[in-house]
Amino acid sequence: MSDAAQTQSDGGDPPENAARGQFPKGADRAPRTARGRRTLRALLDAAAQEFGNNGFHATGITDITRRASVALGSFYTYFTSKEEIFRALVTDLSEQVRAHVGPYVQAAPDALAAERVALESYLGFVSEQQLIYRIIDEAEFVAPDAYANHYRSTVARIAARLEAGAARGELREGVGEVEAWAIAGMNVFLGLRYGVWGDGTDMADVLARAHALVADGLGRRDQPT
Amino acid sequence: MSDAAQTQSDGGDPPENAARGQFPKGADRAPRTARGRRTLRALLDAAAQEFGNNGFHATGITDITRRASVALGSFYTYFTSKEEIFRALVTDLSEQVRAHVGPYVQAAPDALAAERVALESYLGFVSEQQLIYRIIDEAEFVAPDAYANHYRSTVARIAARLEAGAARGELREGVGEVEAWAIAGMNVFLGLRYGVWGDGTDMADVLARAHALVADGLGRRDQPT
Amino acid sequence: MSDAAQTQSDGGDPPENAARGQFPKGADRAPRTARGRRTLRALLDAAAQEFGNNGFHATGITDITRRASVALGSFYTYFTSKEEIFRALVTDLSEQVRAHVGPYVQAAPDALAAERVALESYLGFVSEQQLIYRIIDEAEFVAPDAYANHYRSTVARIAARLEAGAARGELREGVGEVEAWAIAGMNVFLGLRYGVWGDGTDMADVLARAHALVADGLGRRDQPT
Amino acid sequence: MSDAAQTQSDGGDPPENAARGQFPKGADRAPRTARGRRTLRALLDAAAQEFGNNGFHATGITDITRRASVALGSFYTYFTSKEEIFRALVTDLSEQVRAHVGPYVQAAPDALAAERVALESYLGFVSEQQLIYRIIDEAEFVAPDAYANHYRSTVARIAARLEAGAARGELREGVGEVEAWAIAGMNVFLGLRYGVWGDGTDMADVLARAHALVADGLGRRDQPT
DNA sequence: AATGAATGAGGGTTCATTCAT
DNA sequence: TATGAATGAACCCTCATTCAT
Repeated sequence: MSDAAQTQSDGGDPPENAARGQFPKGADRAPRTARGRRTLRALLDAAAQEFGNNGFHATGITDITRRASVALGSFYTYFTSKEEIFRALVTDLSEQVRAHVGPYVQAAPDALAAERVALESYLGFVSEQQLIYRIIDEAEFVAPDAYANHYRSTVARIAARLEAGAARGELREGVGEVEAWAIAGMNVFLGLRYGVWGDGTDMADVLARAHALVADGLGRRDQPT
Repeated sequence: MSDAAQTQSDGGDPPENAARGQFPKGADRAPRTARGRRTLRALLDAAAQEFGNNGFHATGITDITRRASVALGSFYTYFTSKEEIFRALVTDLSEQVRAHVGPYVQAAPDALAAERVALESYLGFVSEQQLIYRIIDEAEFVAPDAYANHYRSTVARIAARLEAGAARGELREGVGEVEAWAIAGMNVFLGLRYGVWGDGTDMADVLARAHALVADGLGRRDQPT
Repeated sequence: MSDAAQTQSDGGDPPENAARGQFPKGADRAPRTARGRRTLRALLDAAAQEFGNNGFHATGITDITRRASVALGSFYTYFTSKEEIFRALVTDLSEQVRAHVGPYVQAAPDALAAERVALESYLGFVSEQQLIYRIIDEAEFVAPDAYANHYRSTVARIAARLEAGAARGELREGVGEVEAWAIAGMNVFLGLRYGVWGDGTDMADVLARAHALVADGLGRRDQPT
Repeated sequence: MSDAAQTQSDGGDPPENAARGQFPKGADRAPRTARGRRTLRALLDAAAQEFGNNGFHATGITDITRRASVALGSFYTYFTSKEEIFRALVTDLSEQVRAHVGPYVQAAPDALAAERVALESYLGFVSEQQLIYRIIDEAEFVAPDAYANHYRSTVARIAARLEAGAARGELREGVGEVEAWAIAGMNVFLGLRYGVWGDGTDMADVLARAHALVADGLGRRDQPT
């Protein structure tokens, strides 16, 4: 997350969005008609709103179907359980984050710049999509595996960037997974505090300070620890 | 939490533990007899186990009372609802973390050492008390205010340390709240990844790498950004 | 009720009985399918039996659904609470009484005959439908507003009859609401004593005596007070 | 009730009020110390307030003991159950009504005057003691036998008066129990409507009209039916 | 595919009553 | 007698899921 978003399938979406086509585990559930696809999409969007605003447990299937203007029974045409749609949503949102941040990172001139824009675009995304932050976070308790997948893949991307940067001599040698988890944590907490909880704090200042920490640490520049 | 870093004070809690005396919001609910205090303690301990292992929603009041060897009705002698005991628990655990951190941090020779020892003790704490990590984290969805309180006060303590360190010339000038949130996030994520999720990773290595990041950043030491 | 006097209209309620269509306050709860209508009816009938026999508090939702051969959850498809179905029942029964009274009273040749026939049919009604008497009476404590509505409208009808009778010169001038409440009270108490509590007392005698009181008072006829 | 109040044990109250000494069925429960008597009285008074204001089911034992400033456990020193104190209360209140109305009736010059003052004093009593009305009425559902006793004895007193009045030639011959029930019902309903529910209606007018009905009926005086 | 009534296990909470102190 | 903690059966209501149409 922190790293926020990149990679993944966004390149060549098969008909009707591949990301969305994945969930219904029993592949057979993929809607075959245009109407079906519209219903599926309506359900996912409604679920995002409801889960995001009220949380998994406070959200009932009927809340979702009502918002989607779909009959209750139709829900089970697309998902086998409440947990399944939640999981599908997490996967979907995880991908959205990646798709949002990816381009910025790839356009960065060097490794440090990449981390800076990753944080910058993540903060922007979270500020706009607070519901998404909440949904992914709640996954820790509702769909632990989806939660772990999200962070593991996110961190993997950060680690790959760090390693590549080190290889190019842009970063100190040896950086890798541990540093990636640390950075992810920083970004996520800053996103929660300044993006979700907000308050007037100047985002540019947050970004500058956070990046200074990542780039140079806390020590005095003139006398590195 | 980041601040975090420490151990669990539960070892030798004196029977009257001040922290524990706080919960029952309706002051009048404070047990007046020794027997009542024992029951209250039993309920809190049982709740920590159940909530930690199974989560708030999967835990029933009966699970708590059964583990505490107390009658179902007795639960309501001390708490007015499942949410209330959860909230009491979060407050209690948050205090446990804080009460344990102090000594380590205060004994540190300088600001950077303080952050190092804070992370170190936190990682140890989380590894031992995985249930506590989960309970506090779930508070984001069950008792958002208690969750916010926990992190806000934790970060406030970190920020104070950083500012004091900067004042003493041990850290670069200007560090404060933003850096504190970043560090808290880093610590929490490392705690989740290496403390809770575990896997054989050498904790000393994690600590060393994380601390290097905090101290010096990612940049090459010979050519600070 | 006093007005009361009548029989029970339940004999040949047309399937769609207007009175029954009113209850589910949340208009949207009105059943949309025939099956739904059957279930709603079954619940109301079962509730009348249970509330009538055991009273509001001793009756559980499960008692109602069991008697109606309906699943517990289905109850909440039609009513939001035990109190709501009770209220619906009172409204329904109140209407049954009213709907039955009309014919007898309207067919009466004059005002005094109307009051006689009203009492007569009410006593018969109560004797047959003791459960209804009890349900309406218990409403004083369960749904005070429904109780007040019932008696206020019942008395209003009696008062209208008395005033019309006085206007036609059949009754002494000035009679109105106060007399109507008095008559309602008489009828209800006689219904309780001789209709509900019963005992072999000759109903014709009760009717004759009560009517004599209403018509001429207690004084000696040859020397009116 | 209507007749409202008369006769009964009020004559020679043994120490500490006989009426109150009756309830604890297991005679052994009669308090032996002054302190015990004070507690018993406090419980009864508190119960009257609570039952009257909130009804039997909505009132908890703790509501009563709290208001009486007595420990929960002490309740069971005086009463074996919630129902028992309710029953004791009804008996007590029934006697209070009788004691209030009795003197007025006995001072009346003749039979019709007696009924007039009975209604008058009853209306006054009910207006002042609305809680009592409610408690006695709820007895129909909580303690049916106590309810029946109250009305049966009340009506018996009315009937006795009527028969005596007829014997003295003050009332038409043959009046008795049926007329007594009718009068009781009338009085109770007028008490509910104008005493409990109130509204500005002039009580003197209510009394005059009701009495005219009892004395002469509805018919025109110049042409008795 | 869609619809919405039906299902029933599950769970939080209440409260009259008991009992140890 | 008084106290108040302890007990646990009872009950209302929710809601995910199934099914007949």
